[in-house]
Amino acid sequence: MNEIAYKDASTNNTGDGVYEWLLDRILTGVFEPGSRLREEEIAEALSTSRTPVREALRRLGAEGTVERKTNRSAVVPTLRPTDILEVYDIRVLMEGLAARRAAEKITPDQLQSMKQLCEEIESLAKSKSAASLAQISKMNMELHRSIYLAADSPRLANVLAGVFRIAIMNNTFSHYSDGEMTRSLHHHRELLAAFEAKDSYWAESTMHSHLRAAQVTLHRAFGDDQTESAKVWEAE
Amino acid sequence: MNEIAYKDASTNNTGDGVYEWLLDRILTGVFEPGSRLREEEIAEALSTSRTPVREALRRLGAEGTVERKTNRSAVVPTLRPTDILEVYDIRVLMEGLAARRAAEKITPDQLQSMKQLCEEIESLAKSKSAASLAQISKMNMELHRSIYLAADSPRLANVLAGVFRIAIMNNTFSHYSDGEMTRSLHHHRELLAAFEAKDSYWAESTMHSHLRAAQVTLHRAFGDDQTESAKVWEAE
DNA sequence: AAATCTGGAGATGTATGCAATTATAACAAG
DNA sequence: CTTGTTATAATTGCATACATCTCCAGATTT
Repeated sequence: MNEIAYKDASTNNTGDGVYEWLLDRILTGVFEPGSRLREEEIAEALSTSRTPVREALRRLGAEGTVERKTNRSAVVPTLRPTDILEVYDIRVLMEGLAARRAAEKITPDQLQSMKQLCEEIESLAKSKSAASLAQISKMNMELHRSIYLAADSPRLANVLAGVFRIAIMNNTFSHYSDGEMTRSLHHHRELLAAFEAKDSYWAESTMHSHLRAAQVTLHRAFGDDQTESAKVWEAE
Repeated sequence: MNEIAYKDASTNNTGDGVYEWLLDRILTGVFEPGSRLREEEIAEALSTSRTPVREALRRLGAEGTVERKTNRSAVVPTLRPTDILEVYDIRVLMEGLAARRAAEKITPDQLQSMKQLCEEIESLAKSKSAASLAQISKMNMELHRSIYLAADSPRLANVLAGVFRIAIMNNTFSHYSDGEMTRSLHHHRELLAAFEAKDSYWAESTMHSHLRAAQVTLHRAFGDDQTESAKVWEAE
């Protein structure tokens, strides 16, 4: 009763719908790292043919969201700790650039809606339930997304879209300590201050700090801590 | 007698071959900006079916190398001067990161072959024919490519591959003044020195200088100069 | 004469059948 | 018991036919 809801995307084509469907399943962990994505199986699940499924898989492959070798099934990639470092090295620079540009181009409306997002995140952070953590993650992604929309650079958005699509990134906040969480929230506020001052260098520096801190947290969670990283290594 | 040479790629599939074929034609300007890429026409030219052509076009679309709107032909995008600035803003940071990582990871063999490339470029630069300019561009791309291979970061390579695929980038050197050319060559040498010293910060800074200079040159050539930029604007 | 509607042609989107390749499992040899 | 080999099943790659959408031209109406 749920499967045939792959058309809710704003796009018209079946192929794009399948793409969104697969992407969502990969990012939310329904398809775990190491899973084989067989074309016919997916086609059947969505009651469509293999053609649009193939399209979607190739798109995901081109982005690096799935691994594809010729004549073999696509698989959800298994991330090693160094992969996380690597992705964050890129993300730091690209979102830093986005913040720099956003500081120059942001409109009052955009700034206002960012403020609102910040407030909602902060109020959610006070109640520390697991549900609110998931909600915080979602709104945090929304905030970052609005920043690189404000940067108004389609190519930058494209690069970030590729880098963002790392399964682990969703549950980031569940690994934050209290201190790290409050620092993260302060970074958000500082970013908005930099935007308001239209100070591109300030904005870029703050974003660098913000994401470097996140990188350290994630590396601690998935790199050094063996109990957690086991899941990441397993299916190699 | 030339068309059916689309299988020379190191890959096995027709689809990948079509991808390489299209990419080469776009980068070398055979398909000019604004060109419509009709599936059936391409399929016929390569005496294959539309299926692998569609694959290739979707891959190129996902990278941003071509523009695709639903139910319409893919087109080679027309670059505006701001697009060039935008691409170079990204390239500066990403290749800077590549240089940083390369400084940490480079092997003596890699450094040696880079030195050889540098020498060949320098000797070519002494004779200023148009043919040697093309050759210099090619070897320069080879040098940059070897740097981000040395960086040993598949995701970074993937991002750069997407950003590199800008038609204009091929003829960069034809817009260089003598002074800019010699500065560029000095940058190459300085990069190698930084690599040899394994100084990641030095390498990153030098790469930043190198590409910022290139950005200014290109912006002068395609941004301010109206006679040149006309071509770029035209087909909008 | 201008605007709108309609029909047809051109091009992409989807489905399906067949070919080619790879994985798997059974079996034989060491 | 392990390793190598072969046959068969499973799965992707490719081709073609059909469906659907978009755009443009020309007719019709105001």
